[in-house]
Amino acid sequence: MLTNRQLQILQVIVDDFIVSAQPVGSRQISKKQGITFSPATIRNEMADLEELGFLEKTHTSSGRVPSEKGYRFYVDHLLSPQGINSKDIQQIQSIFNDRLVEVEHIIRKSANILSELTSYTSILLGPDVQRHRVKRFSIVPLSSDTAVAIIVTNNGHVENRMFNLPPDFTASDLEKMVNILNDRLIGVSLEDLHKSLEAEVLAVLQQHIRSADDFIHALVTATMHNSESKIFYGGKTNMFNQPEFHDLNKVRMILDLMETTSQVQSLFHPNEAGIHIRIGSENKQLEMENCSVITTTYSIGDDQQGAIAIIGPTRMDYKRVVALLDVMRLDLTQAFTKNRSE
Amino acid sequence: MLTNRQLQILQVIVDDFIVSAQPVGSRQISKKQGITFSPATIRNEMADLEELGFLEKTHTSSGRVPSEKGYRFYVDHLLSPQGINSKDIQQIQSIFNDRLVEVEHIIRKSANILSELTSYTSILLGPDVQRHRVKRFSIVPLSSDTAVAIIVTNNGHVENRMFNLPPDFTASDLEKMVNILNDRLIGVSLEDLHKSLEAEVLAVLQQHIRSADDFIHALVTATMHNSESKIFYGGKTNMFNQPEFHDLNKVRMILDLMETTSQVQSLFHPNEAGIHIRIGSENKQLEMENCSVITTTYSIGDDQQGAIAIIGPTRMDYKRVVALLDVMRLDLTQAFTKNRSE
DNA sequence: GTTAGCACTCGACTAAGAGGAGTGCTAATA
DNA sequence: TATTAGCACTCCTCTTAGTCGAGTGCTAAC
Repeated sequence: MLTNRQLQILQVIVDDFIVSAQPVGSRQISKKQGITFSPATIRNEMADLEELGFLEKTHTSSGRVPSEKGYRFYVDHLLSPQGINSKDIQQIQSIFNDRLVEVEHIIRKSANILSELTSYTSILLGPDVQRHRVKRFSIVPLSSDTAVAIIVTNNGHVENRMFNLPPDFTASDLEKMVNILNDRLIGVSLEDLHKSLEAEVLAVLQQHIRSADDFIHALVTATMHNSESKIFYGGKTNMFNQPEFHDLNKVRMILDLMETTSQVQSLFHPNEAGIHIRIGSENKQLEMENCSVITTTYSIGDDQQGAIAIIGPTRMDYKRVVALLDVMRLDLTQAFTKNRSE
Repeated sequence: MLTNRQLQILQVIVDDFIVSAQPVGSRQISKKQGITFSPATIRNEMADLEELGFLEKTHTSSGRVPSEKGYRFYVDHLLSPQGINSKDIQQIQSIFNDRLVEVEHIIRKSANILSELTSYTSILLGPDVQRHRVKRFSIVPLSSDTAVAIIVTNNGHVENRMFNLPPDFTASDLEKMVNILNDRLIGVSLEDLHKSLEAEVLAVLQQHIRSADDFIHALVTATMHNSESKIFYGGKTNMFNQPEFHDLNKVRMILDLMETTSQVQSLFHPNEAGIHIRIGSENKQLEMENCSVITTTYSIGDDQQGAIAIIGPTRMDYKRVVALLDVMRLDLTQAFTKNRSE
């Protein structure tokens, strides 16, 4: 158990290091407001805190730097909730000024503003398309052997995919087919779509249409992929500002990671509510060793979720980012639920 | 006019500098195959070439480096067409192995392979959607006051956009409307779409449907934007490999530039056939001072074009990139015209 | 016209030394 | 007993000086 004084010193060190990016020394700490004890005392306490694993030295005679464990403790116990600036709030509100109808635009703008306000990199996941429900199914033939299948979902999202038509497929076949698909599939969520296709629709189609097998097969493969939620980035190069990323290799690894959808997805917690913080190696990715990721989710309508992540150095301004994400999450949720009930 | 010997020396210097990234000295040149004269002679020639503006020194006693004018001369007069490796050809062919139907997938894969083969950054512009023609127009209502307009083009591209419905809009209005739109707009190119909407369709709609004005207005704004051709990137971080980009700021500027659609568009020559090379400051952008951009176009079907750009340092392997782009351009063109006539 | 020779330049690297911020330990103090 | 002043020590950072080597320009010889 840490003493009050130790808590106070740890807090000062983390707070100071977050803004200065320099190891913090005992003399420096002693000059801070609220510190009533001498550098020597502080040195003793720091030695203890280091032994306990909360602090580290960069070399024998350097000041102290928070360890991952130190950040973790700071985040868990020393993070007083902070109000945010009215100017910041105004800027966030500006996202919703434009009466944008489309979810995509709002999210894109949010990503940019978040990265501006934090000066870190933001990643926003759009609604989980998998959970949208089919509103309308249509097929538009392009030539004798290709067609586009189009699915419109209840939220106005449109999926489309080209596929090959079986050779002896007539226009009336197509019409029958579309009718059957619309009869059976409306209301089915995209994630259940190919299950439903195979389970319910296949049999019916086989009765009515020649070469339904081929067709369904083409359709199933077409609907199976390509339904990840879209990813929006803000301030991709913001990390160049941080002194810890003056190393080209680190930056490169992180930028490469952000190009890989699966890696980006794994930054997010699977749909848990609230704000989550992962510090340094708590991220499974090697590339993120020196990064912290703060994530949260927002709601779109009743049953859908999007997610937000902020990526910065472990020396991140946790207090501010948490506060901003909290506002952002609520505002987005509000905007999207209002939007739908209108 | 340059003497033969000067040409030969210039060529050797550029060729050498392209692979070594180090200033080239007279002794080094004298050891090259085909060089029969002494370092002293070479020094004299180099002094002349420098005076003529083809070479530069990094400091008083350094070897020589090609100037922009030097590269330009090299590209215009010394660039012997080069065949490419069968392994490279194989890799390019692999793009078309998968029987991919969708243009987008082929282009995405092409971007990746080009960046791999060149170790520079590639940018591919998809077909100019503006020139697609309307194949089918449909409107799917989502709620009492919102709907999605969907346009399928002759090439299987799907544009969609949400918009607000006027308050007193009935289902039969909608049906009439869709019929009229399909009657009048099929075959119209997307770039002419809002013109046609206003010129031909508006009057007809006003006769048949209440509040057509509002509706058309919503539709026009919906179709006007969002029809830029898609941009695909390959090897965004490849430039980190180049020694000239060990400067964080340069890299950052270029990466930022690549996030800005308008800036990226302006890298391309407006639809001129052939392969174009812009060296250093020949690019209008300040950010591209140290870069060269090689662009070309490929055809999709009969009347549509996509474009390819490779971005690298001015010290780019022009010979190789030009050869690769030439193959790529032809292969893509072939794949896309075959695809359509099938 | 070409080339060997030579003095000179300048970047890259290494070594040495000064300065400064910070530590740990010891002993004195409240 | 907890705190603090004092002090020797460590190690980073910055500067200076010196060496090395690749390269140049110029001059004179071939």
